[in-house]
Amino acid sequence: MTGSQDVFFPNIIADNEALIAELGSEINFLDNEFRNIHHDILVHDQVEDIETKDIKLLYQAPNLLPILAANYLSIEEYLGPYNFEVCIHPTPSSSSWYFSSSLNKIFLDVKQNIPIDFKIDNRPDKALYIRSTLQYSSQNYLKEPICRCIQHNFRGEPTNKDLPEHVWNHVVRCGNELSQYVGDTTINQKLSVIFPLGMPQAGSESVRELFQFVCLSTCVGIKRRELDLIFTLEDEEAAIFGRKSMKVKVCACPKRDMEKEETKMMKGSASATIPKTKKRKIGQSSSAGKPSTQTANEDFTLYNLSEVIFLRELYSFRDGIFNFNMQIAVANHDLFKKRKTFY
Amino acid sequence: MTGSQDVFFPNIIADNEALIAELGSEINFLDNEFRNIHHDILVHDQVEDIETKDIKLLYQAPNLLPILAANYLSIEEYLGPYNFEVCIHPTPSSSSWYFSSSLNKIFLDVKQNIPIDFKIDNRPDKALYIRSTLQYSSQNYLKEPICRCIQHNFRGEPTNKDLPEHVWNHVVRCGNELSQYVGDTTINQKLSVIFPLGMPQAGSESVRELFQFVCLSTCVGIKRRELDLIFTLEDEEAAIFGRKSMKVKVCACPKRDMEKEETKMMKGSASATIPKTKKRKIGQSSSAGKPSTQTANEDFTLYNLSEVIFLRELYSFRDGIFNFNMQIAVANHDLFKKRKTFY
DNA sequence: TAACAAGTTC
DNA sequence: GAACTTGTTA
Ligand SMILES: [Zn+2]
Ligand SMILES: [Zn+2]
Repeated sequence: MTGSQDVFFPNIIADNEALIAELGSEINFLDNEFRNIHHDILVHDQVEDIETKDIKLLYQAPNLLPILAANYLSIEEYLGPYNFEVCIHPTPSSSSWYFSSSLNKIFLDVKQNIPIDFKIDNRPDKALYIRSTLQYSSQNYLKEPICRCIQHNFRGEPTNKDLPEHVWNHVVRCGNELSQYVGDTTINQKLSVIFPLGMPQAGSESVRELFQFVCLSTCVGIKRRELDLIFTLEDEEAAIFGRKSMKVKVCACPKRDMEKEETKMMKGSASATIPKTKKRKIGQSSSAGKPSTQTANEDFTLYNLSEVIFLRELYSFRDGIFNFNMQIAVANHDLFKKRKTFY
Repeated sequence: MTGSQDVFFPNIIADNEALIAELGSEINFLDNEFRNIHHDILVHDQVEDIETKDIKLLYQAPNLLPILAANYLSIEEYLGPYNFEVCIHPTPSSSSWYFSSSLNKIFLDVKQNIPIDFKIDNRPDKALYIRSTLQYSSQNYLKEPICRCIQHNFRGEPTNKDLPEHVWNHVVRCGNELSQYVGDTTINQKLSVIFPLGMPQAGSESVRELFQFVCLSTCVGIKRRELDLIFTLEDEEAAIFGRKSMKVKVCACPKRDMEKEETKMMKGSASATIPKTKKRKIGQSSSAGKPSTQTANEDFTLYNLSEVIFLRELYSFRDGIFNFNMQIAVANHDLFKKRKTFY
């Protein structure tokens, strides 16, 4: 269960042609046409190791699922009534993902399967869902939807092969077959992927799902900005019953970059003017360096950190899942004034 | 005359609406629409230091100018009957371009004005033009047209502001007001910019033109591949009367990169198994390190190197100057199989 | 201009 | 995985 790349994902509601037809404006048409033309003149010979298949799924009315419309998401830990826990599987020796508990940050390779475990206690009768959303860490970009960069956002992109267009724009993908990709960046909604929380398999306490991140943190869309990955446990009304977040960096050398960041933080705090005595148990920081042998239970405790806050955030609904993929928000910030690569 | 950034360029035949209308297919329409939509949802606040203005020029029938359709261009030096010479102005102390004579390579900053001097003797009565074309150095990509990357190839791109769409796709721009941007990548033609060779100003032997390169060598289009910049002296029939080429790298730190490449070449040749005694006058290699004080004449001698070859290459003509900008040729090569950034 | 950051190559 | 390349930051 390391990082097997043979999972087909993401899997999409395939029956959304009707929806698209409804919403299908000229923009939709042009978008389609453009992509097709673009694709026709592209030569794509790079076969990705990710197999994406056109899996037909039962149709789930989008309004039965919570859809995000809030301006920004809390990143506060919230165990909630069901003791919601998220666990990153301990990193094997050589891996495409590394979690640093001292940084509360996951470093991962682009386009690779990342297994993440979810666990709740006292499961209620009603269906629960887990939403995964990316959000910029900086206050400056908090409200800016995160979507895929323009280079990765067209039909010819191998990772978009056989996928509905509304998925192309999503940076985070989930391998769960019932995943729905929601959010419309044209009306400033954030994108997120939602899947129903299944039952753990026999003998297991948690449910494992595979995730992929299909843009680098350095891509033209994200532009090296820091990211938070936020998992929320929700019901069909989009009420939130749990939350867990961590920082994310999607990069080419996750191990190197994690070690570098940890070293930097360690040094920075050690040589700081005021020796902050905060939560810096740097000794056991990276669960990566040496393949950890701690049990899954021990791993879970990593996340039972913060105080319990009970804020019921009720998101407004939206009944369309199609979104026009081409939006790119270029941040109005000095940071990007000097850059040569981004616009 | 260092690298003044206040030149308006490129200047374009503004009267090409008729042409575009003729050629304007659905593709054209979609292309336009897409770009506009794209632009509308983009927020562009990055004001470039390049001022591009909508300068109206007299219309020149495209078929009066030579248009490239050959598969690939020779990079052989050719002085020709008019003793065609090209001179890179000696680099000032701190500059955005550096020419290495030992490498025959110019290192330059993106989106900066690069002055290049052109000189001929025995000027004939007929009009002469200079064509500037980029071509991949590697045999593997020799026939692949070089165009701008997808990130830089849309209306919202600041460098495309107020410019006709057929120019967006060009990596090389010329400040000459009579410049024409030709070539259609959809039919596998290379892009080039052509300007009529003017008369030297009083007291000068050469004509100076400013050039800009508006994609980095590392952009998603060029993908770090080595480039040749080829200047050809041509008449209205596209017959070639002179040629000069040099390697080009468009990068963020031209000085650093030049010095690094020169050092590398020096070491490589010094420690090589067979100490090649080729043309490696490394002592005076970089005209950059210390601001050279050699005269313009001395500079010209740099380029009078190779044997004279008299190959009259007559290119076929094309009468349209509009091209659909969206073509990107992704090279079918192992080199790109492992990369994370490019498709 | 030097040090850093992060994708690529070997 | 180390070394290199190359855009970014200070
Ligand atoms: Zn991307
Ligand atoms: Zn570019």
